[in-house]
Amino acid sequence: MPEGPSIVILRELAADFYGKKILHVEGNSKIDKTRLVGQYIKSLRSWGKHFLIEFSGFSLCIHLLMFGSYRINERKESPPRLSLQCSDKTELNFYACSVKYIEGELDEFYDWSVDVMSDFWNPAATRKKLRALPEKWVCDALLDQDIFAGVGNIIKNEVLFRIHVHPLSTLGALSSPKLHALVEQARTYSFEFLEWKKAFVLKQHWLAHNQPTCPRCGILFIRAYLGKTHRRSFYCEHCQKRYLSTKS
DNA sequence: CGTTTTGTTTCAGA
DNA sequence: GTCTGAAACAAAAC
Repeated sequence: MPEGPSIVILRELAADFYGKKILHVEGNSKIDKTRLVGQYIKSLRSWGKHFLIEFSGFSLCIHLLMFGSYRINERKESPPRLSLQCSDKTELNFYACSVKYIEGELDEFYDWSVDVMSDFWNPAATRKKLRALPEKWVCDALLDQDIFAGVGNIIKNEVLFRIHVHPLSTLGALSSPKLHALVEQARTYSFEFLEWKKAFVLKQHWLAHNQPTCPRCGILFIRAYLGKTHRRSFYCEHCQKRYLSTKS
């Protein structure tokens, strides 16, 4: 479930827990669970792939990693990492995820302008960060959570295909319009991902990710583990141009 | 049924 | 210090 739009769906599904009191806590997480008992949920938020449950003076940060899952008012067979049980038999259950406390105010801890799904997302600041890293590969930049919080491997592959850019292009070699398109599509595609995911039609809209051939020219996609991140990339050698700076 | 992977942290070693 | 790569985690889809 893990890219940013999927966490937005979780946040929306869990919105009813706003204001609820935690009555009982279970789970195999090593965090201090007694601390949560009696606390009221002040807000349910997200930043990139982080799902945040805010209490008075501290918050829970839940990251589903690669294989994490959740159930709301239902349980899986496997033991929960964390189960937050409220009144009227409502509960939030999380499995195979990372659970941490964040001390203090979330607004102090997070820069919301980095989150591609946020109302406070800031494309100009994003472009400025990209311009400061001319040697960075574009495939790594998209996966960098300090630049594009919430973007994951699927969004990476789809955005690069849409803007016709090879994953091993360097940021410094991209023209201003290409850099604009990169930043703009990171957000636009993420919101389309959100709508398609909600409608259970996400996979059928993939043009590059997990696809055998380029829908634009018909040749086989190259499939390789690229960048410092060594994440799976699908790209078309014909349609996606590799931009490299001329000085090297 | 074995392989693969929507992700991140940690740690050893250079 | 700082960078890199591998391991660890863990589960369902294909």
